[in-house]
Amino acid sequence: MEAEWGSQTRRVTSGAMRAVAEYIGRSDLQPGDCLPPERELMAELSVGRSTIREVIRHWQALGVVESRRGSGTYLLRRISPETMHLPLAVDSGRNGLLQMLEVRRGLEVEASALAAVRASASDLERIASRLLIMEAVHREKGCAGPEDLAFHLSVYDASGNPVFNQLLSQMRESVQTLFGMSRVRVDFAARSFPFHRELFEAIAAKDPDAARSKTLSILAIVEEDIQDMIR
Amino acid sequence: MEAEWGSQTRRVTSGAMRAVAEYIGRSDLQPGDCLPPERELMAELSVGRSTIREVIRHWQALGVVESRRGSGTYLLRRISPETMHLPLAVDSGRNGLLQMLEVRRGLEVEASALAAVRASASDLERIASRLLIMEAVHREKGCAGPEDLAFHLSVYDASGNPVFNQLLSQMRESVQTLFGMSRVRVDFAARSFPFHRELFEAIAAKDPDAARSKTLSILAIVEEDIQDMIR
DNA sequence: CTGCCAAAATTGGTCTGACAACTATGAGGC
DNA sequence: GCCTCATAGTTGTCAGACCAATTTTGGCAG
Repeated sequence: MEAEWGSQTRRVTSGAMRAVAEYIGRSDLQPGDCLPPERELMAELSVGRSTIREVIRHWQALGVVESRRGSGTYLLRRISPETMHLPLAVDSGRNGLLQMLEVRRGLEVEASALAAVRASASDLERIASRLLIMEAVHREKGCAGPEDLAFHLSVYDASGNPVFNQLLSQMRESVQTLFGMSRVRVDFAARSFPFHRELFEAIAAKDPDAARSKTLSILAIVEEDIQDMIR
Repeated sequence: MEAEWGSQTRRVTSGAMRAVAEYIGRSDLQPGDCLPPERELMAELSVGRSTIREVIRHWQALGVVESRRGSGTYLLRRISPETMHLPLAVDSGRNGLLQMLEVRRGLEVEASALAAVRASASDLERIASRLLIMEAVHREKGCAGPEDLAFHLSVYDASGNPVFNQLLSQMRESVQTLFGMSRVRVDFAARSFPFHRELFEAIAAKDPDAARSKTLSILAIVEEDIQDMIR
């Protein structure tokens, strides 16, 4: 009998969530665009404002929208009614950081392997160009944080699975905002630098096993340096 | 100037979120227990009920609590104020399922490798016992769904990183509820059966590379069968 | 016409009160 | 002891009001 949860419970909010998701999916809203104001949605869906607000809160918690007081509610990521959401809770602090690193390693290794299998010619071209930029900046300044990130992002994209990019980007963001690593050593992970070319070559050679192991090499150095940094 | 978001914006709700998280962290609430009613929290924190409700909606969206009309709001997972949340959006449908599988592969492989490095004697014992159960049931009935799950869960736990268990469990749940795979073939992934013992032996031998490759073997079969199933 | 500034309109944030829908509890009848 | 049912407690929803931040508008000075 417990399967009857849909009888009456939460039909308005649930319906409103669906309606808003459908609206987003049907409209031409792009990330960064503004949703209709709460009062308008309220009138259009014939529900109370608090219901609309709770729906927005829900999407907000899921990182789909962002509200700016006095301005409006803005779309951060496109969703459809069939989007599935997996909230992930990780402890903060040293343990949380180390746990995140291990999860990240699993994802990054798999993304590299998939990239090796699936990278198209244009993917390879993009990765190569970012590798060159990264190497140039590294030779010039001794480090290349943003360029390194750009390189890895292009690898994630080459995996053909957008979930990797989404997850890894969010993990990077969360780590950065939560642990405030603004002042990293200038030579952070510098030793991993030569492996990036090897990773690229493994991907270009369509060798997933080599891509896995090269990624592991890079991450081993990154993790060592992080361990040093947090002592 | 736009970066001044913390000036006054969202201080009540944000403070209430923090307060509720602190309350949960400080109290002895266990998953399944009931939170104080909204009116009580409202009075205790000196905020309006709508604010409390929006806070609860937030935690609800993140899968931390569940509300039952007429009954109360129940804790699903323990959190502390320092918990970090990573919402993840995955498309439904074929593509989403395949994308999830790839992410799962990355996580599962890494969890196995970590288990090989870190499994304690008691971890090994637990994995072994579940392996034996699984093998027994498999011989008897030809399949062993729940026992297989139990085996893998014990491997995740042996990784020493609870995030793997959390993520993989949630992914399994989501897949099951969203794609409704109630009627799987009775011999689903039966071919992966012999590899489980090999995976256990790799972990017992503390050989992370072997654990990686055995896990890949298991998942390759699972993925083949899923591909067959969704055609 | 251009540029600056104050007022007005817009929009999200919060509070309050009320009622509906549902659940859990316990008293009373059998 | 068991069942029924009234009652209190809890979440869900709506309505209206006001506050706070932002954006837009319109007027005024140059």
